Amino acid sequence: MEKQKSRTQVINRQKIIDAATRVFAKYGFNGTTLDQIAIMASMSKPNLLYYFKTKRTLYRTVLEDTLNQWLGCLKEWQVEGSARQTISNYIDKKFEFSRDHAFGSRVFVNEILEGAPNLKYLLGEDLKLFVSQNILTIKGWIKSGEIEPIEPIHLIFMIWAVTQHYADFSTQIETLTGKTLADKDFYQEAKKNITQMILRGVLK
Amino acid sequence: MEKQKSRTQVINRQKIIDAATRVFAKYGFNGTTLDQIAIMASMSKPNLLYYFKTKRTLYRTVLEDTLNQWLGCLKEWQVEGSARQTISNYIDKKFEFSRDHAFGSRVFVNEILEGAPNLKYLLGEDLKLFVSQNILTIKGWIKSGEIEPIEPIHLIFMIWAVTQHYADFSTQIETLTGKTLADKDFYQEAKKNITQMILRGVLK
DNA sequence: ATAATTTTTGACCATTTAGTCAAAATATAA
DNA sequence: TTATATTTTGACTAAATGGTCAAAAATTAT
Repeated sequence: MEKQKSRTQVINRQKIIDAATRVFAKYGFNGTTLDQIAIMASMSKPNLLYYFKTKRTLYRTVLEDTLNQWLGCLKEWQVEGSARQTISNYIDKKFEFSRDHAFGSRVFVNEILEGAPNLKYLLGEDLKLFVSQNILTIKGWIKSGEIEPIEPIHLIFMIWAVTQHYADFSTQIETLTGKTLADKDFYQEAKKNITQMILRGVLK
Repeated sequence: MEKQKSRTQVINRQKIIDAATRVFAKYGFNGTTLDQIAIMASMSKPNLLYYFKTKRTLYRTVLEDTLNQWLGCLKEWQVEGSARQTISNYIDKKFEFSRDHAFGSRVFVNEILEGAPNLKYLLGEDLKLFVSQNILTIKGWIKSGEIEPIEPIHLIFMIWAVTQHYADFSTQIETLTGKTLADKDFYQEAKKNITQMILRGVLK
């Protein structure tokens, strides 16, 4: 039986999670200090620990929240209409999501780089299921002759790779192009170009 | 005037750099401890500090080494023959490189996630030059009608994104596919599929 | 062999960090 | 208003961490 959370509880927990997401995104679990998070959440460290008993608990919460948001986005994606429409729509959604959840995306990258010690079991279940369903869909398109006979998993990886690249490497992209992710025009152009290349790459 | 380095110096410095690359790749600068590196390099911490005065010095050395290797790989890539040949050859080289230098690649990712505080000036010079040269080459292909009129920078980003994805996310890939980067067949297949999709995506 | 030099390390220090705790401040209920 | 429960924090602790140092061990030169 979970204890009912007061208004303050809900607000402050969220404030902490938001702050923690930003700091963990930059420095990973080991590289992040509770002081950094506390400062970013505008509260004292003991107060932070009043809401989350340990650094690990907080980190796990951040990870789960992030993964759930991501899976939510993926599940929202419905196979509707042609391969062209579906893939185009998926890239679009993933691009928007990566921009709006860039910090979560980076927490995720950090976790993967560390060998995904807190995530392996989650990856192995929900995500695996999602991927195998997608593979079936893509195989269907290949059979019906809608797209080229590529190995589906690599199409999926390619889409993930590119969309995440724009979220995770924004520093590099900014240095090289002078453009920010917040630059609507640049981001739209990126999305358009990538979508065009991927669609041409697989459609028959 | 640099002091001439003894045989022991050269060997041990390299041993430390190799160990440090692995640990920094996993945990980033802040998340890595000198003890971890010392243990991985099979020596005591004071001994490690005898070769590199501070953690930062060691980290900078690792970063520079990595970046130079990467730039070396990029520069090795010559524009020769058709767009198809050149792009195909580039993807191939980048794939091989990403696999053989996966740890360096991840150190790089960590640095970028932290906002590239030690790297910004380097990125802004060598890499920027390289990119602008490549953009010219690609624009040439567009003018001559060899490839579709895409914005060159996004083609470059796409190639980087995908090749690095296989190096950086190997944990995720292993969980989802059961295949390792070391699995020659799997890697070859990945390379073949990605190359095919990208080439089809841009060639006229 | 022995003197000079380089390499290695145990013991140590100052600082940082995750986490505790009792008490103060604040909000809520009576 | 007063009693009760919740929230907040200053002061603290134990462990970890980057770095020092003097002396020991090993290597090199004479």
